[in-house]
Parts: sequence; structure tokens; C-alpha cells
Amino acid sequence: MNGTGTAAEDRVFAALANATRREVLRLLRERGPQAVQALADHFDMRRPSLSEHLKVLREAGLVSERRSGRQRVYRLEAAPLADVQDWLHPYERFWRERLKGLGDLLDRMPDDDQP
Amino acid sequence: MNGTGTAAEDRVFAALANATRREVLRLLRERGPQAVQALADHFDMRRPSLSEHLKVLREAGLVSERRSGRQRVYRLEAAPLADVQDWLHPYERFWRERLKGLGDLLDRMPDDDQP
DNA sequence: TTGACTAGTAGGGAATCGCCTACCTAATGT
DNA sequence: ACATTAGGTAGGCGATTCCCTACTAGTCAA
Repeated sequence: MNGTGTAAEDRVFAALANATRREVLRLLRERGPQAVQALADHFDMRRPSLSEHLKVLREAGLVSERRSGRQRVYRLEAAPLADVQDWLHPYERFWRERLKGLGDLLDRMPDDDQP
Repeated sequence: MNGTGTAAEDRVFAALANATRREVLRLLRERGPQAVQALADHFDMRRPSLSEHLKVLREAGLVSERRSGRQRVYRLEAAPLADVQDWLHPYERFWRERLKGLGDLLDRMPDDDQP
């Protein structure tokens, strides 16, 4: 389902690194598919700049566009976010252990090259 | 537990946007706390550059340092990753619905300003 | 067909990123 | 005290980011 591997991962994390783009995802999630103008109304930014953000999101696979007359309706595509969740999985035990207060054990576990 | 709000979120996502920094997190997760030199050995990069990456991770709260003699041992701090998982939560139903093949319903749901 | 409207592209500029080579600071060991 | 080791800081440099103002390409309506 994902042949690109690390390059795709890189694009997704890079796309999420910008607050405007995360806000676009939130809008699409909360209000459903939206045309560019409707999205642009919620930002203090010119429309072409938003278009570039949408391009980044598109290339990360986080949104798709559907043409409808002269509008382009963008829709959230959450699959890459599922990949992010998969990426998080192996870290989960770390914050759980920490919450249970036994994270200090890890400090005395696997550690190389002591002086 | 997190008073900073969106600025902290921004630092975390920005920190994760770099492959070297994600690799540092993976190393700390798989091998436990490590000194800088041990980490640096795994990258084709000079040590000062890695130091800067560690600074970014530190300021995002993703690692902590403990001085031990002349070494500085870095440890994974997974709490901000728990925040990322929380951020992902509201999107979860989107990729689940899509997998069940009924994501198309969303296209005909909440949509404003038709021509 | 002409005009208006939606949205993407081109190109430019300031700021930030990510790397580098010095250099500085602190701890250790002789 | 002095040299060595570990690692952070300063400053520079090319690439990238993120915004802007034109401009271009489709689509709809008179």
C-alpha cells in the first residue's frame, strides 16, 4: 500500500511541520470537503500561498482534490496519518512506563562505553 | 500538564520533520540512553551538527540530558509523542471509515457555498 | 465572445535550516 | 599544571521554506 518507504514518511512529517497545514487538515476534518476559497477565508494569508500549502499536503497524500465546476474541492485523506500512528507505536511503552513511575529503570539498562 | 499550547506542538512537529532527528529517537528507544559520541557514530555527519539536532530535540522535550563525568547521556522523553498521538485521535475515524469502504459518504456531507 | 470568477504557476525576497570548520568550556588523568 | 577527551557555541554558506505580487488557465454567465 506504500511503496515509497522513507521518502513518503519524510513528506508526511514535513507536511505536518507547519501550523497552517495542520489547521487545513483540522478544517477538512471538522467541516468536510471544502473549496480553496472557503479554506482561505480562515487564514490571514493570500490565496496563492494557501495553494502552495495544499500542494504540499497533496504530495504527502494527506488531501485529494476533486474538480467541481470552477472550484476544486479538497478532501482529507487520513491514510498517511495512520502511518504516523504506526510510527508512534514502538514509543508507546515509553510514555506508559513513565506514567507508572518506573521509567527510571530504563536509565540503568542498555548503556555502552562507560569511562 | 502542558501550559505552552500551540508553540510546544509546533516545536514537536518541527523536530519530527527531520529524518536524522527521528533516527536519533529510534536509537534512544532501541538501545536506551546514549552519550553524544555513541549517537554520532551512526550518522555520516560531524558531531557539532548532531549537537544541534539534539538541541532541537531537547527544546521540543523529546530528549533529556544527564551529565555523567565529561559525557552527556541523552535519554528519550516520550511524553510529547503522547501529545502527537492525542493530536491524531480525531482523525482516526477517517482512516477507519475509509478502510470499511464507506468514506464516500463524507463527500456528500457537510459542504458549503455551491455555485 | 467577452467578462468575471476560481485556482494554480512564476518568480522574487527575507528568514530559517542543515551542514560545515573553528573555537570555547568543563572534566579527567598524568 | 598541562594535555586529552567530550561536547556545546559561533559564524558562515548554500538550500529550502514561506510569504508576497503578478500572471496564466479553465469555467460559467451575459
